[in-house]
Amino acid sequence: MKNKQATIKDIAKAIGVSPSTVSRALNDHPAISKATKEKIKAKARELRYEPNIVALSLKNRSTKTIGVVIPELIHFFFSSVISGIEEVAYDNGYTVMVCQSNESYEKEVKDVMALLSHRVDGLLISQAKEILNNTHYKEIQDRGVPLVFFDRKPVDMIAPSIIIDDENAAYEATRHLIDQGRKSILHLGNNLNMPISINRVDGFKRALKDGGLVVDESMIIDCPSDQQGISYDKMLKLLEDGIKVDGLFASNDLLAIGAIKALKQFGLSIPEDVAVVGFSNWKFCDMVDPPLSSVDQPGRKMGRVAMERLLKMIVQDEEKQNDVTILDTKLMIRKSSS
Amino acid sequence: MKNKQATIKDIAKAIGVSPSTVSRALNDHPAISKATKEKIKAKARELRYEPNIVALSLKNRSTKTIGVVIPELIHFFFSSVISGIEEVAYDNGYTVMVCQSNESYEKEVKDVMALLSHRVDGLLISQAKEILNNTHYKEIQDRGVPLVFFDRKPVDMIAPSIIIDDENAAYEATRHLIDQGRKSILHLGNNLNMPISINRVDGFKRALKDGGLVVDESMIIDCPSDQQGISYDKMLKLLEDGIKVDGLFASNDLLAIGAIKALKQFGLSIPEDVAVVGFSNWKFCDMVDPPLSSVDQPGRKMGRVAMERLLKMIVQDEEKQNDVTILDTKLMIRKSSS
DNA sequence: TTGTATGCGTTATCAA
DNA sequence: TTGATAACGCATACAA
Repeated sequence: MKNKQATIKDIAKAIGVSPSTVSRALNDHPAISKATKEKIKAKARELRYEPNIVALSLKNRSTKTIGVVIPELIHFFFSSVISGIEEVAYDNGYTVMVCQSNESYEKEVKDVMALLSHRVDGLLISQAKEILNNTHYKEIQDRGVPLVFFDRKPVDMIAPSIIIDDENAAYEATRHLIDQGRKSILHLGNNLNMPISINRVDGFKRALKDGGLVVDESMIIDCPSDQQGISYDKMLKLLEDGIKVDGLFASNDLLAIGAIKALKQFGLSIPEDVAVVGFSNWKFCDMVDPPLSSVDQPGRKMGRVAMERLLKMIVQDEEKQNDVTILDTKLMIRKSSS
Repeated sequence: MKNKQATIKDIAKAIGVSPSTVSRALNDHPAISKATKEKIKAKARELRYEPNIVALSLKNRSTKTIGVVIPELIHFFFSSVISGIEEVAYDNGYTVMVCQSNESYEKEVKDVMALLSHRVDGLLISQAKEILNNTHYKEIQDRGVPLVFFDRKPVDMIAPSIIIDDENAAYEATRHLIDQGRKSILHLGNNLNMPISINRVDGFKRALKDGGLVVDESMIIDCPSDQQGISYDKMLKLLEDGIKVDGLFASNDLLAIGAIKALKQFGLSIPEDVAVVGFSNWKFCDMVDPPLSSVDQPGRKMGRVAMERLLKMIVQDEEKQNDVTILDTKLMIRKSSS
């Protein structure tokens, strides 16, 4: 089972013409007689010739491939982003190499170096939770490879980024709870040392202040992972400790659902006793009981916009920019909070 | 912002030595003096040299890249599979190119051709729902490129495949419902013209027969898409039409959850009035209310095994095989059915 | 209108 | 121990 992919030479030999003629014919070069062009194209079809992109890449110094590094693919949000990226990439003749950092700094660095070795034409990165430094990002830029961040961006890098306004999204979600008359609002955050988490906490606090409520740090809980019902456990513990709560803003939908389970188990009803808002608007939000209010995070769009921004950098060969594109979120109000 | 990636020539020039010497030094060739080797390696680090995999690929006729074609990335199951693939690929020095067919035959063909052009060392494919013919698969094999199918495999192709026993999984799920005393069991299938769906229907029917129940074709409902609460609508319609049902086996978790919503809305309780089992065991299964019984489908493992099988084909350069690896599913029994 | 030579970055082969 | 050369597949400047 050896590799038998036809090359331009095979066609040339088969017809008795030079490889360059074949190349020109296949690329519809004007200075080629119709007769030979036809003959060559026919033979190409016959031999099922497909251009070798590896050779083309070497010649053109462009692989028509872009590299993506994301924390974890199995998160609905990130797989939506990838879908968006792939869509735009495909429409523009690019293919996508996906790597997962698994939230590890070390893996992220290795992924970046591997993608650079593969000579991707550009990189799209969403930073891992574990952040040590930015040297690998600088490395990308030093090599003149276009780089765009999405969703999670490092604080001190000059590079375009596509994000949502986490502070504002959290503000609106919290504000909504306050508007429902809630006064003891809990926030379940996901890894509070991440910039986006910090922004969400900030928005949460600002809403409380604007609503005339006191900020109580003990009402801000860190759920470092969103696996295995951690929010369920934490919520249950809080309830057993006698916490008073009538509103809950969770940093992602899974955390919200875990907490709701604990609340119900404790005999509380949603939304009567506790109004709940999640984050990401997974598609099961309107299928759970009660349907979960959530901040819609436009994953697919983020992917599309990020890829488009990257393409612009690739074709325009522009100088380092620091523009930030902020995508709209939308609070989807469902029964869990109204 | 031009591409400034150092090459072997840059190092050679900087030190005043030939490119081949640099190549040998970097590859720890024995016949190279320690002195020059050190000098070259130092300079390589200084210039942040990274081998150009494109050039290597052309030379070695191997890209160390494998192509994956899946129906849709945003499905939890498929993103799990990709994770597994990526894991094994990474451990073996491979990178992964992911394409989505979006369940379209035409797109699948284009993806395959694009990946062949990229000269991937092998392909992992899960077939789109829309199936017209197998010529593009044959094409892959004709070119001598290793090919492995996972989850969804075409019926008449000689190629290794990694699948689950859909018939048996459905049998067990249905059998479990029967064991709970259920007698009017509904099956919500997802695209009943797909081979895996047919297998699940077969398992469903076999369980009914084994349990002494009559197979009623009107109790087998096709939900061609799992988006937008289609199962909710269909279930509601059935209930309004006065269907009698005390058990439900759904072909995926989202269908199950949509149906549960309709059942509840109709005043029925789960599992008292209707016992429900889903398929895939998404991580929110034990977070919904009531926790949803489901057939656990080992996505990550499927990805790992498929990639391992493909690697074996790549390195061993073996003849066309037709082996089938069947991964174990496990019925996760939760409150929704017991 | 077509052929020849060259180079993209790397390594294997042969020569020195 | 090191250097020159050729080759991987393709496109293109230059020659014919």
